[in-house]
Amino acid sequence: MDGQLGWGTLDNDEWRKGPWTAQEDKLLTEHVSLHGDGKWNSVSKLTGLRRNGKSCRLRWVNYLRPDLKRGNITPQEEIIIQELHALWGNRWSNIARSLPGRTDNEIKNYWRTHFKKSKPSKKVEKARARFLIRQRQEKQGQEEQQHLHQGAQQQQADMRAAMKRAEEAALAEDMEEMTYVYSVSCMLQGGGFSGYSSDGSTGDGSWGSLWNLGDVPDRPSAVTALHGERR
DNA sequence: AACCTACGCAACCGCAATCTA
DNA sequence: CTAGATTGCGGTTGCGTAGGT
Repeated sequence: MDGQLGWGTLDNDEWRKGPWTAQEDKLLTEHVSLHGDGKWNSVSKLTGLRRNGKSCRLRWVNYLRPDLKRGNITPQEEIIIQELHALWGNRWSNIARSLPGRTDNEIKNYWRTHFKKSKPSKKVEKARARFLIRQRQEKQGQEEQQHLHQGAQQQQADMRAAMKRAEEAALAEDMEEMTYVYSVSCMLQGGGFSGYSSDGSTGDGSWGSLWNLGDVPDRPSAVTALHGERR
């Protein structure tokens, strides 16, 4: 990777490379708290940190950011990763935007270690199967707890309303993108997810249920996730 | 106990997109 | 408008470590 440079050394431009020290982390964190993120190339000038802008940005985004979620990828997050990867392919930054607290690097690494070996068709089928199993389990749980069921219905209604608002905003913003989103939505409602709404749990077959899986944090809407900027 | 292998993670690189003078 | 600088993204690599033999 670094050729003969190895880790923790200086390259020809006198930039430090390799693992970050606690001291460097502290300098970068202080810099960002004072000046905000961005302007990464000015970090070395202002802090004396011998790291180039790219290295600083990467360290902040992937490790130092305060809103990062530590710990293992949850089964819910795993499902979302699989579904979104089936839709978008290796658009890691897009997928990461749909998983608050997770970085594109983290998701990329997770994908490589967990799913890379399986064939695409199999992995999508697997994701669907798990999703449907979970749907069924959730429905059973809801039948046992009627009051919770009502709450979930309300939540889904809220989600649909939020999605509608987001759709309208997105439409005004970017018609082309919305066409794409709509086609994806149709795909999922139709052949793509044959059992998606078969039990009536999501009457409109929307993305709402996907974001309703337990501890998945609130999202503005699934459309927001789908509407992530494309390069 | 020593060695091997696979996995998880952090960090680098090259390239493309975007910004700015 | 354009060229150079900066930022962001995806692919890849290397290290540390846990688990198996």
